[in-house]
Amino acid sequence: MTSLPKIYDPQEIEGKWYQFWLSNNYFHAESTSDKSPYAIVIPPPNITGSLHIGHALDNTLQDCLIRWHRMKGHNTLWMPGTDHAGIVTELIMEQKLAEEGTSRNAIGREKFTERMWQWKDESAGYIVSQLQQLGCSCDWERERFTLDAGLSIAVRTAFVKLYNQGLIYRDTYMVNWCPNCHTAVSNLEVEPIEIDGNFYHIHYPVIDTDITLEIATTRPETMLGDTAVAVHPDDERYQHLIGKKVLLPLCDREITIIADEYVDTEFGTGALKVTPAHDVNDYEIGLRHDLEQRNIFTTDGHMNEDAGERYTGLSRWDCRKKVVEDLKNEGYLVKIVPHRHTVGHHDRCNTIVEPAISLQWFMNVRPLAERAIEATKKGEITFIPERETARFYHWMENIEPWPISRQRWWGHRLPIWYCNSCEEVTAAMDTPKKCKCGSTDFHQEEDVLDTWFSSGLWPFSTMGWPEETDELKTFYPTSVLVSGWDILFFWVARMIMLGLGCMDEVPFRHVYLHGLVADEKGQKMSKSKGNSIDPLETIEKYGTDAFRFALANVSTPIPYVALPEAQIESGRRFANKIWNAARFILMNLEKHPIPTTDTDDNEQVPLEVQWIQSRLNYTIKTTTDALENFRFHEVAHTLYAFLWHEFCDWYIEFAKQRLSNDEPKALWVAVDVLEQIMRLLHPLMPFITEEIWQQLPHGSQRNSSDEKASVTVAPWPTPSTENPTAEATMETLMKVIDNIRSIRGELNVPIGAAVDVHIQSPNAEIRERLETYLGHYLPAFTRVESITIAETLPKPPASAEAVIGELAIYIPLAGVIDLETEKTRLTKRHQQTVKDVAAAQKTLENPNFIERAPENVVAQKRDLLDRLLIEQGKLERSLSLLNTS
RNA sequence: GGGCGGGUAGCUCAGGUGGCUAGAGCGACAGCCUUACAAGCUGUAGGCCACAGGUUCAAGUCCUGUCCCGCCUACCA
Repeated sequence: MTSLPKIYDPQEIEGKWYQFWLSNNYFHAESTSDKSPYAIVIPPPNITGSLHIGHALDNTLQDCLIRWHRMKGHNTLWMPGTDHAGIVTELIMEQKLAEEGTSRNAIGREKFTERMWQWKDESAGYIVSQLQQLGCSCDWERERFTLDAGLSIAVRTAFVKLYNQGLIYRDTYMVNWCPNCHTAVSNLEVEPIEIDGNFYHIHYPVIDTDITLEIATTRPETMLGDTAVAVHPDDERYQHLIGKKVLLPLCDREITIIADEYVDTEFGTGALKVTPAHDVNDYEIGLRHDLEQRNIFTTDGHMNEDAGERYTGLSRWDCRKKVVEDLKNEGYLVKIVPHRHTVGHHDRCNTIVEPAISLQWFMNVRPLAERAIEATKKGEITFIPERETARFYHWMENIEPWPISRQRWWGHRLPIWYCNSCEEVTAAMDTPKKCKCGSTDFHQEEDVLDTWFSSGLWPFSTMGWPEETDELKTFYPTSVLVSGWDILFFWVARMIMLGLGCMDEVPFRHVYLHGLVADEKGQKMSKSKGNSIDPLETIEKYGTDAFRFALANVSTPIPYVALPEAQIESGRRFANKIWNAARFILMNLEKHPIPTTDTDDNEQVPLEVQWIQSRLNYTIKTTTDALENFRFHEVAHTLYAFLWHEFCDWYIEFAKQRLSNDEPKALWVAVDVLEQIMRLLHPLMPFITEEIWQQLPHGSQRNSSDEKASVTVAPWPTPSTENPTAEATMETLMKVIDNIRSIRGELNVPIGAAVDVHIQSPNAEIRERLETYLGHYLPAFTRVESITIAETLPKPPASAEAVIGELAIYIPLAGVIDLETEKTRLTKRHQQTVKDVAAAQKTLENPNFIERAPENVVAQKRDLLDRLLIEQGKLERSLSLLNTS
């Protein structure tokens, strides 16, 4: 007897098989191959620590696609790696340093970078081990890191190329400044968050008059940097004041009242204080009117000397308090009105960003964005789900210059050199030898590039670009990119633009954007909310396959998918079900081994075998189709339903009966079907399928030795023809069995009691089928004493009845049957039938329906009505019999 | 302010191009340790498909409007 444990224990086998796959090199892709290529580059996880639930989903789906294509015989590459993730990683390191009582400035750039590399080495290894626990079949020999030497060359090459094309330039402009991180950030990195603030109404006295101009602001402290007040040129209230000056309270400065169309007369007081150095709109107004840009902040969000002596050194928030207090004391404050408004926060540290004028490096992405739009319109890239295409276009069409320099240390330093003797700026791969002016003295730009710049090159930098490598020739453009929709702009869009800019070709053919994992309340899971599921804990508790199955199972194409714990439990139960189906088959196989020589195949193939093979074909077709369309939930659902509710619930029960009749062929068919299911399930549940695959017999005539070695490299099943006749016949048989069970259940027939079954049917073919098979099948499902099948049959006294079209089932239950219960049961059935009849009649009585609906639809409806009418008549007769007895 | 997604069983969700009597998982209730599985088996209950119109022979599905929920975007101080 095989000593398979009754309960599937994932811990026992997962590590073993992963090592087995690695040692057989199954995950390795060839640089050149006759096979058609299939490639995915992993969205490189940040080296900030552990994988979260989003990674688990993202990588499960990728692995699913990768394993599927590997089985389809493609030269399959899953390129793994990690991202240096500039600002976040630095922030965490700074925290560590603070705990050690030091800081990045104290230890200096060189030491700091050293520490970062140390951390990277530990962290990347940890991430790899987690991906491996998830079962990810990446080509680990090719693992990359965005700061690798090779990728650094790619970054410099791309930068220099784009610089020489004039797309990268240096400029002074207003950017989002994070006073906490001391760096400029792009618009995407700024999260607008609604906060409860105030509208501060302030009097600005108009010079040489006794009137005052009332302005309203949410940021009173910025008045210290005001260099004008603006009103709308058509605003009758203020027209006469245009050109006059006001005295800026607290500052002892005079500023001019200007007219600008930007001002909204309806909003606030219709008079707008203008702070060109600290507000984007004011900046634009300032340029139009040639206003002074008066900077009053330090880079860390404090007030500088230009804010005035009494405020210098205060934080932004302390200064606001003091300004308001002073305004009040000096009689300038009119009122404070609560006002809810959105304020930009840096998404990495949650600090309120400060619009600031700053000298930065920018990339003019518009030309590349236009190419990206064009390429997408031509169908070179498709987005799944399709709605993402619109989001993509909208963003691309309204794209703004991308500030790419960051005042940080961890990342790619811009390959820009400044001559120390003249003004010359050079972009080059390395330090220039000699400047135009003859000097050999240069210094490199201190800033590093936005992390997303190097991530944007990922699909080709990982394959050795700018070298013309075999990998690039074979795998670029890659097949699909899998990611969450939340980084469509951050990353996906930039990869497309940079791919076009550097490779002249899009980086991937399909973009599959899956949903984000949410809890039961629809809240996105995140560590900070405390509602996240830890992948490793989950794997430990439920097993990887159960977890992966659950993730796929909830992956419907909606923006937020809920992953209740019950789903993962369901996955575990499913794994256990698979395990036990295999266990049953393997245990019985010891008693009935598959003969080495082919047995005589002339005999008739039993109905249940025709049926399960037909259903298997349907399953293969549906699963393949679902995978082709990235419908992972359908993959999961299809396989679950087939294995559990067709194979286990019915076929194995049939097979048990066959076995007890000493007909082992049914078991051997079960082996074949199970083997096919293992293939179909493998992309989703790699471990359990491998474990079972290894235990299943693979007779010499069944598979080649390669395929036998591992399900990882077994061919993906191809569907043959379906068998609708067998399916229809089996359906009738199953209905008969269901109805018998239902009668027994509803009338509380004791489990042990064997019953006589009388079946009456005018259809000779059905009778023949029932006679052939029911005797075989029925005992597998219920205790039965005798089966009588006839064309006409009187209803036995005190019997329960079920009606399936023109077929009737009677079960005599004298002594057991409670007439009232039976009456209730039949009445309920009758009522339902009457309702259905009425609905069908209504449709058929409509002449337009007969006229305009397709023939087959009309025919179907007629059949339905006929069947229902027969059932109704039978039920009515039985009910009247019950009433008179 | 614009745009997108969602509202179907107690809960989480399926229901490509309209057409079998609207489904699944979980949960609930009742009964079973039937020698693969109690992480199991069997049976039962539970739905005005958000609301109001419209198109159509036919609407959960398409159109219009309304109401909720969520999200993405936007320079109203």
